[in-house]
Amino acid sequence: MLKLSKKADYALMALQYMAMVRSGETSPFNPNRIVNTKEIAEEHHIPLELLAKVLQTLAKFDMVESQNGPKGGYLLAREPREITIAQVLEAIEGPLGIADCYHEKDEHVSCEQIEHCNIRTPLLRVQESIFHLLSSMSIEDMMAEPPLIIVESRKTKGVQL
Amino acid sequence: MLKLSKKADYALMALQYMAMVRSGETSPFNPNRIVNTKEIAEEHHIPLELLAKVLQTLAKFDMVESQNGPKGGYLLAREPREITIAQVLEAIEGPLGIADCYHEKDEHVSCEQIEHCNIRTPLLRVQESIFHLLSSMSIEDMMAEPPLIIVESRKTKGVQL
DNA sequence: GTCAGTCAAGACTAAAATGGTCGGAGATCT
DNA sequence: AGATCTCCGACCATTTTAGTCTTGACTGAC
Repeated sequence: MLKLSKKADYALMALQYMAMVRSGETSPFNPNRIVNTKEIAEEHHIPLELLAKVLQTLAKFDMVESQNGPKGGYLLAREPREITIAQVLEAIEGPLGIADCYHEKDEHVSCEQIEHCNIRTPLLRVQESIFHLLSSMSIEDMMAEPPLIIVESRKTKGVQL
Repeated sequence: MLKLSKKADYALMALQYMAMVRSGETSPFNPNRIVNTKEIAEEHHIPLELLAKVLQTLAKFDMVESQNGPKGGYLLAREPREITIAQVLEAIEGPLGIADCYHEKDEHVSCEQIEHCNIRTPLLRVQESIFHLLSSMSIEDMMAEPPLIIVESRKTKGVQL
């Protein structure tokens, strides 16, 4: 429940990676270098073609800029600070809302329950809180995190260092 | 995105309704009366059989008590205040987490990306916030809400009164 | 100009989650 | 005991998601 889709995961990973590269964190002598789909896919062990589709979507939403040809690839289109998690999720998965009835395009498909729906108002508050939370975090907030190492000793479960 | 499943919706509606009935809000002379699946389904215009399954699950998680036979039905098993939204969602949809890797049962199915996963820690913070939010709201908080009426005038979209 | 490497776009398949259905087991009342 | 009303749990259909494959267009280097 509440689980992010794989595509959303991949989008966040890719953006975070591009932000790190851009900052010079990964290759100090070459900030702002362009990265291509293959590099990101291999780095994170995710299927190339799927990631490609995700990056395409991000490009369509002006979060990254694409460059064709050899030595081509993608580049962040904005400051990491200006790309919120909420924006990314909406780009990948469409408008986010806890229930459909909060963002109906056409008014005629409204759910049958609506007039007896007793949970609409309280859930709306929940949704607003979550949306606010996701809007307050950006790609920048995902950088410079100490990587979480998992120690796989014999029979202990993953231990967080 | 972040959308609740129908089953989760139905569960919350049913619990809220049962809480209202129990409080005497709907039938002042008969608080604590037992309600059956059919009544809830008709009241909210939701498919009977599906709701039945949802209530079944809630019974398994000790949120409602079931009673068989004629005049049977369901009853809240706890105070509305003691049933949090988080508990309901977890009962219906399994443990909630933004990504799978936060609640692995067996350590061997861990995702391939884990050792290069750069978004794990920040997302964990997001997840904790959401979980806290959902844990802080109970069925009681969903009662006594002024129902949200939708006015369907000719060409205006739904207007909130 | 050719060629290799890159993004763009779509159709297609496979697998999983979700929504919805059915026949039967248990309890109550007459 | 029988009829009836209820919950229970296995079952099927549909939708969504994840992933693959193919084709095409653009760019830069040789």
